[in-house]
Amino acid sequence: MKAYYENGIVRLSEVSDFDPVKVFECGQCFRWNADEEGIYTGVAFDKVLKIWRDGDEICLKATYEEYERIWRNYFDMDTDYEKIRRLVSIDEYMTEATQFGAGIRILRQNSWEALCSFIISQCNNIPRIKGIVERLCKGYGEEIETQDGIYYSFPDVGRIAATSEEELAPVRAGFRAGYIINAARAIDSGELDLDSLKYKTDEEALSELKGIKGIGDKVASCVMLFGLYKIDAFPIDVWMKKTIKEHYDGRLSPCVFNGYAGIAQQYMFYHARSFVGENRVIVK
DNA sequence: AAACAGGCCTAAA
DNA sequence: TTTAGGCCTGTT
Repeated sequence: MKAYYENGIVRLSEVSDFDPVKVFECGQCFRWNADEEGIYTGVAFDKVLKIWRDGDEICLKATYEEYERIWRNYFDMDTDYEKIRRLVSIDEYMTEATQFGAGIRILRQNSWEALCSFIISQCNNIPRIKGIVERLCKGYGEEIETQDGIYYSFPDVGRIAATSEEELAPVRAGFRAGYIINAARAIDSGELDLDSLKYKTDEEALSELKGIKGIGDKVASCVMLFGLYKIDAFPIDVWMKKTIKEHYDGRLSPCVFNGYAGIAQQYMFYHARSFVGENRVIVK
């Protein structure tokens, strides 16, 4: 891959495995949206970015310094997904799923944002999850001014820890509001040190996360995979259950993916959600 | 109208 | 250890 800067745009050429549509629509994040021309705008780490595909190149509206400081890491540019696809293609089905999902990358998202977002995701659909997250950011995040309007950063833990369920009502998070505030307070008080979990084993991280009321197996696994870049974490939701039943007779040990179970899961999930029966469905 | 949605918690077998 | 019912809210 090569990266070069030109007229306010960082261009990545000769990139393998980077399809913005798949990266943003594969279910790992909730703050990226495309316009009519396929240009995605999103906010991460207090920065607004526009990103799109131009022929064989990926274009980021950012300075080269910002690319090096934030986006190179955020988009996991130093990981070889071609190699990982090969490693997790353990059978015919996985070969198909990885081919279909080629272009997916696991974003290295902020751990608190991931935790909060996946608490919100429980028993919810994507449009509504996105709506709740945006209202949360608008109500409690910091303004970020850009040429085409005002965006909002994801709120600090402390700001959410200091609010109440009543005050949070306009966000319309429903029964998840209590969980969000409770988690924020646990982190803010130091009871749960999210970033220290990066250096702990998957078992320890999982059990510490599950110690927080409102976080079960599925949300904890998502936090590990998407917020702590623990790429062996294996979230199982209804879609994954269905696929495992269909292709592995209901039983599948994550071990078969040799440390890459989380990424394997993402290919399976994306494939499962894109097809229902024989029919290709629109995923939005 | 009633069921359901990318879980979790609690109570009860 | 597994299972049922309830939970906010919005959409079909």
